Amino acid sequence: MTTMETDTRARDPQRSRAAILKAAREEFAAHGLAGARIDRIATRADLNKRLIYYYFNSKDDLFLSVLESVYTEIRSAEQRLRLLEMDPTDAVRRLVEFTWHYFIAHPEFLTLLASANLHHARHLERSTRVQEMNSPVIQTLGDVLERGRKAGTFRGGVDPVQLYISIAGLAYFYLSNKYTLSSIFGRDLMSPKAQAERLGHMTDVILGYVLRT
Amino acid sequence: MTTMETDTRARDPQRSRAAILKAAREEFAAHGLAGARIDRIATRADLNKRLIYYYFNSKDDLFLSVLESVYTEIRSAEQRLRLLEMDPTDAVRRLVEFTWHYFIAHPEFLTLLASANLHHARHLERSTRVQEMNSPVIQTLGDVLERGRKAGTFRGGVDPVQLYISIAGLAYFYLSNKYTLSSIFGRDLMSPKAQAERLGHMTDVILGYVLRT
Amino acid sequence: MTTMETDTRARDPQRSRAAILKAAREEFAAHGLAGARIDRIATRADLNKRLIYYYFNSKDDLFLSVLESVYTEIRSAEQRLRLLEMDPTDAVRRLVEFTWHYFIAHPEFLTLLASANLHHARHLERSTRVQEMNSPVIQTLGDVLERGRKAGTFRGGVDPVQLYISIAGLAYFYLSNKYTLSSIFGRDLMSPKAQAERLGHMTDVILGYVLRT
Amino acid sequence: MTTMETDTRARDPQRSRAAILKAAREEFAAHGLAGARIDRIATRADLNKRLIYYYFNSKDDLFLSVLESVYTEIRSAEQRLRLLEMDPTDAVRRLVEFTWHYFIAHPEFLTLLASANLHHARHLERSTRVQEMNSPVIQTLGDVLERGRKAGTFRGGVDPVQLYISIAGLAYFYLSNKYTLSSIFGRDLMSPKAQAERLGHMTDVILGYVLRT
DNA sequence: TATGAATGAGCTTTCATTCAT
DNA sequence: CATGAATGAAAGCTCATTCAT
Repeated sequence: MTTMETDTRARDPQRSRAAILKAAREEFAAHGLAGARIDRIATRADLNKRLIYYYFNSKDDLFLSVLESVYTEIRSAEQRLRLLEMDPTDAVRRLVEFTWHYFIAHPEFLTLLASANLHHARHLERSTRVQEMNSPVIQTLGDVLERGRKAGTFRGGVDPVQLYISIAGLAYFYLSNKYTLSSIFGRDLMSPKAQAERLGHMTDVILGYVLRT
Repeated sequence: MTTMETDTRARDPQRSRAAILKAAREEFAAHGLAGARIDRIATRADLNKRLIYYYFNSKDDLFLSVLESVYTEIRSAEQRLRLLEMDPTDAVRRLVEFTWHYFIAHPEFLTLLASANLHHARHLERSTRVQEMNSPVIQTLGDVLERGRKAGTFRGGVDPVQLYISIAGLAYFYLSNKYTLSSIFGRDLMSPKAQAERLGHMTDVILGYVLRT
Repeated sequence: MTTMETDTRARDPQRSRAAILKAAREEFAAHGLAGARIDRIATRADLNKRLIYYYFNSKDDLFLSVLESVYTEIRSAEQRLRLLEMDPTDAVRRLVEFTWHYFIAHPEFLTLLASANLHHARHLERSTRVQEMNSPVIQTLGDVLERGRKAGTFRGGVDPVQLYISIAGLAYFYLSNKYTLSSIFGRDLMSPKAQAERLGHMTDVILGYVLRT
Repeated sequence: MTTMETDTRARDPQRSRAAILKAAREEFAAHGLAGARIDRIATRADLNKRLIYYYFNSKDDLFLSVLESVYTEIRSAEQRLRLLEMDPTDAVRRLVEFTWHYFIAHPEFLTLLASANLHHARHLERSTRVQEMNSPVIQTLGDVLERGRKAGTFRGGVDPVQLYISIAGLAYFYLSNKYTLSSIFGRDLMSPKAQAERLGHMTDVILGYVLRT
C-alpha cells in the first residue's frame, strides 16, 4: 500500500540534483561567483539549503559543476553541426551563425565564462572533464580550412585556434558588453535589425579574411 | 622653512582621494564588485576605511567613480592616436595595435568592463560623465573609413561602430578569457610569440575585411 | 530513555524565540529603540546573534514584536479584572489600583510606550494584532460608568476613553518621570510611604470626579 | 575700512552657541539621546561639527545643556502666571490650562523629559542649575490651596506636589502617547474638538477633586 | 534523502570624536 | 572662531556552512 511515492514532493535524487544545478547556473550567471547566494539558489530550486551541500559539497564545487555542465552542453551542440559534411565556405558561415545564435540563446554562458576567468580559471584546472573535452571543434575547423585551401577558395596559413577565438570574440564582445555599449553609443544593440546587422558584419569579416581574394 | 610638505603621510585630500581610487580599481578588477572588500581597499590605500565613505559615500558609488576614471583614461589615450593625420590603412592598423597593447597594459579595464556589464551597466546609467565622452573615436574611425573608400583602397558600407566593436572583440575575448582558453587548448596564450601571432592575426582579419580586394 | 530534553541548551525554537523576545524587551526598555544593541540582546538571551535575524528579520521588526507581546499581556491582565461583576465605585477604585500596580510591576511597559511614541507609533501601524485588541476595557469601563449613573452615585456625561487616559496618566507621569521629579523635588517618590500616598491621591482624584456630590 | 564684520557669515559666538542649542533641542526631541546625530545637529545649525565640541564638549554635555535650557524656559513661563494674585479656583483652572497649552506649544519638552528619564536623569543630577530652580510653582500652588481652604471652597489636606504632578500627568499622557492612543482607539486625539474636550475633562477632574463638595 | 535550527566570521556602514590648520 | 580631514570602535546585518534529527 505504501510503496511508491507517498509524497508528491518526490524523493528523487536525480531531479533534486538537476534542480540545484539549474538554479545555480542562473544565480551564478546573474550575480557572478561572489555575488551569488546559496540561499537564493535553494529558493530557486525550491529545496532545502542543506541539500546543496549534500550534493555539491561547497559553493566553489557547485560553481565548478555548473561550469562543467555548461561546457558539456556547448561542446555537444558544436558536434551536432556536422561541419565536416559541408562545403568549406558554408561550414565557416555555419560556425559563425551557430556561435552568434548560441550566445544569444545562452546568455549565461557568457557571464559564467567571465566569472571563471575572473578567478583565473582555478575551477577548471581542477576539472578533468573539461580538459578532456578539449574542443574537437578545433580539429574539425582545421579540417574545413584545409579542404578550403586545397580547393583554392581559402587562403593558407590560417590557425584554426586563432580563427575560432576570433569568431567567438566578434560575438562575445558585442553581446557580453551590450549594456555599456548601448549606454555609450546610445543605440539599442539588441533590436532584431541590429542583431541581423551584427551577424551580417561578423560573417563579412570572417569570410573576408578566410576567402582567397 | 615651513614651506612644502612637512609630513609625507598626507593631510592631502587630493592624494587621499587618488590613493583610494587607485586601490579600488585594483581591488574591483581583481575580485569584481561583489567580491571586492572595502577593508582591503583601505589597506591597499594605507588609509582609514572610514575615509572611503567620507569621499565616496558607498561601495557602489566608489565603483562608479572607478569606472569613470577608467573610461576617461582610455578615451584620452584614444585621442592621442592622431588617426586623422594618417594614411587610412595605417590608421586602421594603428587602431588594432593600440587596442591590443592597451588591453595588455591595462588588464583591469577588461575585468571592470565585465563587472559593469554583469550589473547591467546600472552604474554607468547614473553617470553623466561617461555618456558625454561618447567615444569620439567612432567619428574619427568613420572619417578614416570614408577617406579609404574615396581613395579606392577600402570597401564601402562599413559601419564604424561595428568595426570598432570587432577590433575590440578580437583582442578582448583572447585576453579576458586567456585562463580558460589556455586551460582548454593547452597552449600558453601569453608568451611573446603567442602575443605577436595574435596581433598579426587580428590585423590580417581586420585589414582583410576593410581592404578592397 | 531518550524521551525528554536530552540537552538543556535547546534546539527548541519555541524557547529560543521566547528567550530573544524576553531579552529584547529588557534591552529596548532600558535603552530605547536607538540605544538598544542587538549584541546585548543576543548575550542576554545566551544565543547567537544571527538567530535574532533568523527569527525576527530586523531590529525594527523585533521591536514591533516586543510591543505586540507587551500589549497582549496588559490587555489580558485587564480582562482578568472582572469589573462587570463589581459595584461601580469598587470597579473604578479597582481599575485605579490595578493600573498603578501594573505600571510598578512592569516598568518596561512605560519606557516601551515612550519609545513607540517617539517613533510616532509607526511600528504599531504595521501591526494588525494590536489594532484588533482595541482595548475592550473601554467598553467595560463605559458599562461601569453607566451603571453608576443609573444608580445615582456617578455623575453623567463621563467619556470612558477620557477617564481611562486620565487614570493611566496619573500613574504614568509619576512613575515614568520619577527620576527627574525626584531630582527636582528632592523627594524619594518610590518609598513605600510615597507609593501609598500617591495611590491614595490618585483614587481621591478619580473618585472625586466620578462620584456625584 | 576692514573693521567690523567683513564676512556675512558672522563670527558671532553667541549666535553660534544659540544655533547649536536650538538645533540640538530639535534633534534630541525628534530622535531621543541615542537616536540623535551630531552630524544632523551641525547641518541643522548650518555650522561645522567641530564647533559643537568646541562649545559643548560632548554629546552628553550638549544634551544636558538642552535640558537646562528647556527647564529654564518652562520655569520662567510658570512664573509669569501670577497665580498669587488670582482667586484660588481661577488660579487652579489657570494652571491646568497653562500646562495643557504649554505642552501643546512645546512638544519637544515632552520627549526630552522622556529621554532624560530613560537615562535615569543622570544628566540632571550633574546640573546645579536645574536643582536650584526647584520649582517655585510648588510653593505658589501650596499658597493657592491654602487660601482656597481658608475661604472654605477647597478641601483640605491636598499636597501641592501631588496635585502638580496630577495636572501635568493628565496632559502629558494624552499628548506624549497620542500616536499609540490614536492608533488603538481609532480616534484623532488632536482635532480642535478633541483638544477642547480634553481640556474640559482635565479641568473637571482637577476641580472635582480640589473643590469642597 | 531531507530539513529547520544554529553559528562564527566577516561584511558594509555609522558614529562620536579628534587632528591640523 | 572656525573648518575640512581623519580615525577607532562598534553597529546592524549577511553569508557560507554545520548541527541534530
